[in-house]
Amino acid sequence: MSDVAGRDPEAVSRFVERFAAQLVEAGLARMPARVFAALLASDSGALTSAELSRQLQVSPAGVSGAVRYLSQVHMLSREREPGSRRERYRVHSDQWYQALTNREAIIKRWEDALREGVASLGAETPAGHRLAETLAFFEFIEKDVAEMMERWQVRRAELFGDER
Amino acid sequence: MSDVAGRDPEAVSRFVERFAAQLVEAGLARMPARVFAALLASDSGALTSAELSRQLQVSPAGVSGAVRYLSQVHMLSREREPGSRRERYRVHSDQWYQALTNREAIIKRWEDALREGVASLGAETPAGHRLAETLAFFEFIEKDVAEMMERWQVRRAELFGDER
DNA sequence: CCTTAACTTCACAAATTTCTGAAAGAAGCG
DNA sequence: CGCTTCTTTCAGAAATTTGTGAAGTTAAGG
Repeated sequence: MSDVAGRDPEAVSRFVERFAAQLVEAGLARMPARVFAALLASDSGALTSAELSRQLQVSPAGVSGAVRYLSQVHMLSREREPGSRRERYRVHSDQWYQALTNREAIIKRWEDALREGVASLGAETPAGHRLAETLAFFEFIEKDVAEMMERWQVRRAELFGDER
Repeated sequence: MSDVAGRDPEAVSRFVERFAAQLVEAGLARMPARVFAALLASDSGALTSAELSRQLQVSPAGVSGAVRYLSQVHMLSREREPGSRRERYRVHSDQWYQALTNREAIIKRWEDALREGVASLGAETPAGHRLAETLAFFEFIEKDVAEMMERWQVRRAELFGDER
């Protein structure tokens, strides 16, 4: 036990469900959204499968699936507690900001599809032009987002001190 | 007729389905994704309900639903052809770049949920700190994305000339 | 006004997704 | 090694989402 003591479980749950609902609206599946929100709202920033299962009223199987997905998209990392078969799932702020903006893999595939479209519809056609411009937009975004994240690191240090 | 003549419908369809698949993966519903992709790939940048229905092999009802959604999230605009009950649906590049980045409404609601979380979990708790930092991140993003779009306008003019 | 073309709404069938319980699979510990 | 604890996998039930046909609405054009 670690996290729950001394906190109002009602308040936690209210936040978790509300924030998860927003994530769902943005396209994340429900269970991963709830798991992620629960981690964000935990004091330690890490919870075990059992804790998640109890807090969210969900079967261990459900947690397992959600966690698998979230770690695939780098929104959490798994850690093994030394000398125990319990696993903890943790959010690293850095990591998840990256994941959020770092749609890099996705953007890359969009770009591929667009390049192919330009080629097959003809670069000189009106549609080809539109696709080419969209492609240029993505290429621009890709670069600029990376720079934005660097600016954020600076800003964060300003706001919260350099408590890396 | 306008768009299809002289183009390889196969090639168009291939692009539409591939690009739509990427949009789906990013969280858009299937039908809106296909409609949107078809518009992007059209020479005129605008299609009627009937054209979409035929090209995508989908009932008018399906098109109607997709179009309603897309116009709600500002990814297309509707225009009435003067003196006809036909309606055309159009992508404006500007508009859709905005829509893509302008998750503004979404971000705002995230921020609301986070602010509430900070308040109810306590700004001095570890969880409260984490939420506060996440909130700061979103506030930063929100501002910086707006600036990024301005930079894109400049870049676009460079690349394509000022063919507003 | 009446007809007809174009789009929308709605109830429902079909397909898909989500979550569970049960069983199997790892890994610490004696 | 075997026991125990924790996690994962998997088949299927339940819930949700998606797209359709049919009926309804709106507005142009006679």
